[in-house]
Amino acid sequence: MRFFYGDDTVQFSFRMPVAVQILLCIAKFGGMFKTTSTFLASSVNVHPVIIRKTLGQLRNAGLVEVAAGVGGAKLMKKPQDITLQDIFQAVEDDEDLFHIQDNPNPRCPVGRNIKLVLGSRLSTVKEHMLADFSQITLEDLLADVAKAEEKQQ
Amino acid sequence: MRFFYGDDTVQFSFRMPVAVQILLCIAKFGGMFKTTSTFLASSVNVHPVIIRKTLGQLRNAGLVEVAAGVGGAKLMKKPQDITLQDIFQAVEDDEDLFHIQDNPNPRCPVGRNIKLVLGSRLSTVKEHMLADFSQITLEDLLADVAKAEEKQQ
DNA sequence: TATTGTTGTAACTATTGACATTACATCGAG
DNA sequence: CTCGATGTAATGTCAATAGTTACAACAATA
Repeated sequence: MRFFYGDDTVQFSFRMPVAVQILLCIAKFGGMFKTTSTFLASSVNVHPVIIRKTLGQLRNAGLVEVAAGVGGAKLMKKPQDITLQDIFQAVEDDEDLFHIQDNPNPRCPVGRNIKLVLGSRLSTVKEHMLADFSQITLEDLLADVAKAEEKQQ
Repeated sequence: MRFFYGDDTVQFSFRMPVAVQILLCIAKFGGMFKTTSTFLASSVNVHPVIIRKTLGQLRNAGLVEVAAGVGGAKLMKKPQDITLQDIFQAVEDDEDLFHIQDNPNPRCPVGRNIKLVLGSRLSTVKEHMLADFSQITLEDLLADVAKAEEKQQ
């Protein structure tokens, strides 16, 4: 039994940013280099095994293809056809956004219904968030990166 | 250094549902009972100390008043004037919704800019979420609970 | 004023989960 | 068959969570 209370905020979706960076690197460097887990790990600055695991999730979602023996990953869709929603759902278990206490007092009218009432409201909020995600494509992010690069020269 | 990768989803905002339940109980039972931390704890089914801590955050945000010696909490605003956004911001540190890796490779064009690019996109999504929250009031939730109660009789 | 029940916090512990790393079987091209 | 790469399991470390105990401060009231 857990109640998830504490002094620090716990954020959700810790893997999505890593997955985004992986996909951006494949899109940007796929032609120039062999995008192995070691190569990708050096951009994200994490252990290659973490890249492989995330890459496995992206592969299961049909976003990338990974060459088993020879190494290297490539996109299975065009950057404009990969959205943040695709990536989010690839790496996040599809659970509720918020964790509502599991065993409130069933004899309390509030406790008895909190999960139903709040859960329904919050799932609407989550749907909106996913809709936002679906409007952002990998191509958009590639363009953002290119624009940021220009300014740095 | 943490990279937040793993097999389970980590959700954010674990305290908000508890805070919501506390406020609902105060609103609903404030007239009938003395809403002490022990009373509230029996609805949420957590340790009274957890209630007191959350109650302290709600008090700091000006949402409730807690009687120090005598015990019991009461709302400082009308239920229609308390939104989920108020509650969210009372109990959550105002950090980014997503945790983007802290030290990507600065020599990689993607790594160098991922935080800027993705962070800006995601903060927009968070703003939308907060806007959603601001449309949901404690009164709405009280009505939802009352409606759920009816069906149970 | 002493009692009583409550709040506000500060410890402290147990436990969970995240992340890094190692290890190794498997794979595919040369 | 060799070599470099992937896939995945196992393990260790560490931070954060949640629960609990403890106790001082507080306000009503007997």
